Amino acid sequence: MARIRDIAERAGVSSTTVSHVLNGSRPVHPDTVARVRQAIEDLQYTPNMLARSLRRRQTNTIGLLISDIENPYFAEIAYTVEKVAYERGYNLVLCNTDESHEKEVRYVEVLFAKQVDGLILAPVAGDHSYLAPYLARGERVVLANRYVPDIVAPTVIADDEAAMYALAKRFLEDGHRRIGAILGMETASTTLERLHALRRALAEYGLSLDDAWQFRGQSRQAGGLAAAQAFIALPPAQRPTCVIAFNAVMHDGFLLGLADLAPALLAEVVTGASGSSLLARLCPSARYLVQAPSHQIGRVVSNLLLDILSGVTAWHTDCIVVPCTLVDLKHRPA
Amino acid sequence: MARIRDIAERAGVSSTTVSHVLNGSRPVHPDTVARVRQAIEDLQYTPNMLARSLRRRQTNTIGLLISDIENPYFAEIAYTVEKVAYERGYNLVLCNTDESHEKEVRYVEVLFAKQVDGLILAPVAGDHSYLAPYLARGERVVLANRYVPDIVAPTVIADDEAAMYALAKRFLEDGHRRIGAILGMETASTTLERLHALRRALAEYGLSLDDAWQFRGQSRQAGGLAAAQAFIALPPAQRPTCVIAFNAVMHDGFLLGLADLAPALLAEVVTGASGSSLLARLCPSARYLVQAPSHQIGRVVSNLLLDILSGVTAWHTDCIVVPCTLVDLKHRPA
DNA sequence: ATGAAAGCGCTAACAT
DNA sequence: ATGTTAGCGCTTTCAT
Repeated sequence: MARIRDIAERAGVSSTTVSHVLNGSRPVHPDTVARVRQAIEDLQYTPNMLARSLRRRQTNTIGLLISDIENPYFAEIAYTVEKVAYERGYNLVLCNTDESHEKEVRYVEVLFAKQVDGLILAPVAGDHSYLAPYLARGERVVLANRYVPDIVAPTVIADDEAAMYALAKRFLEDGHRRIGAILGMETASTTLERLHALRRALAEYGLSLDDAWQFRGQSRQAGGLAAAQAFIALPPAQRPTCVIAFNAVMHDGFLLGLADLAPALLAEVVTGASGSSLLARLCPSARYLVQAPSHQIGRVVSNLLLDILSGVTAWHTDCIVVPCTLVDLKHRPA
Repeated sequence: MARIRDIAERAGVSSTTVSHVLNGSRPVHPDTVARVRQAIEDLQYTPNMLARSLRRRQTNTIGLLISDIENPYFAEIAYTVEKVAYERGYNLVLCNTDESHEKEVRYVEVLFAKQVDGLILAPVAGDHSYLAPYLARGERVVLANRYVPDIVAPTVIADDEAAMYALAKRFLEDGHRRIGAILGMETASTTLERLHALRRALAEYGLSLDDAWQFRGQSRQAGGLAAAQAFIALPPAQRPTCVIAFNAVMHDGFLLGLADLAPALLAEVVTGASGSSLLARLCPSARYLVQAPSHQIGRVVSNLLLDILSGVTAWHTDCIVVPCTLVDLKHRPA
């Protein structure tokens, strides 16, 4: 592989000049430029970005940590982040944390060891104080998707609270009085907020959330399946008339479980969920969808990080909230 | 940020020794090791992988180029590749080529400039001779998903040909004689192979593929929508009784279009498609699915690359073919 | 068991 | 307009 020095020799100039031609970082005589370009052409020179990054202390690479790229919600975030990064001259290291705290910690360490310029982190549930030393030494981390109380970094989240409130309100207006809920991980801020919103809406109607109507489990399809079993196990007269799933994957699992174990109930129970529209389409019987603004979150969070890196935006610890959309799936074309 | 030299000073040894402690690359006196570890602890030392990589000429980073991470098929490949990479100590740079040849070329250049150890490339349609110089200078590239005739590199693809043949055969056995096809990009090897398979199956029944039953368009949802319009525009008596979409995204578009423009036809026309099972679930009326082995492809292709990088496997130019599965969606539980 | 020193390929003061 | 030189932080021969 040709080095800058090889180009310099061939063009009869110093490495400095070649470097400046490469970067346009100072005026160079046109004839010299031509000779250097020719040499670059001849030797098929490609700059070694590793050396450049070591020297410049900048890699033009950012990390993205999400729990599961197979979840359309995260795939949509990753798509947008990659797109913005590309447009702004950055590369993206993709890290699947798999909802494992250990993996997240390990990845953050590796990424900063590799000198990424910054990180977009959709945090898993659990303690995040391990991030403090990184922030203290000036590393750039922006949080997405979940608010983390034990750390101060800029955050971009969806307005789950408002959306869940609107969904519960809608069910109440539709005449439902027995609202069930499929909860995700109870340590996640999103779960708690949604639960709070649900209770708030119920309270306005003088109702409270029945314990038997709270289905708890993992935030995965299996959690939804378990909820379906618990639902069916209830005496018919005591079942909720509608069910809200706190995420679309569990919602999918719930309806799959119902279809499998008690298909007749599918037509009876009305459901709503939060997630990407692709996932909602998997569930033809779903009535409402709280559409998560995945693309907006991806766009906002990546621009935020890159703006901070470029100095356009000062470091801050604001929490940016992007609204969700409550979609009535039965009032849309096809 | 603490450097190796800082550790060396604090521990009263040379940088050499610290390096060897870090890498276990030669015996070091236990007491010395202890002092070094203590210093590392005290100073919160993290190695600079950039410097290490520059020196070792190895980054433990690979690139993955796919056309669209939002397509569940590619998301599944990315998931597996990332998982394998993580387990084997590599990081993954995710690149969305967006089916743009220009973007692909640009990405390959950037990735090798950043000194990735190797590349997994799901090539877009078009000429790939631009890869030759990279291969000539010893860069590692493995191809996924599509066979590229104009380049010699190890390749992992699905057995589309056989799967499409089996699907066509099944339709014929089911009694269908008028089979329509929704084609993707006609320059892609996958499209041509599938077309060939379809013709082969038809020929066995003394049939040929009617021109009016070939719907051509982009390999996206819009292509499927266009196919739906063309389908409806045919005189009812001249419509195919079943339709094969060459990928699941077009298949989805086709059924969406039908549902929108002529819902009654949905029940009439039988469809089959190739793609991920998630996408198939979007189309409840679909009959057959050629399930693409995305996870296997991801696993095989990433292990292949990493085996080549580690010297376990010698460089070769074999084409590894992974079988698809023909799934009868009506004979499965729920 | 340990260290000195060269160098990976590039950039950027500081000259001239 | 161009060149000299000193690193960026690490690894690794070659010595001792």
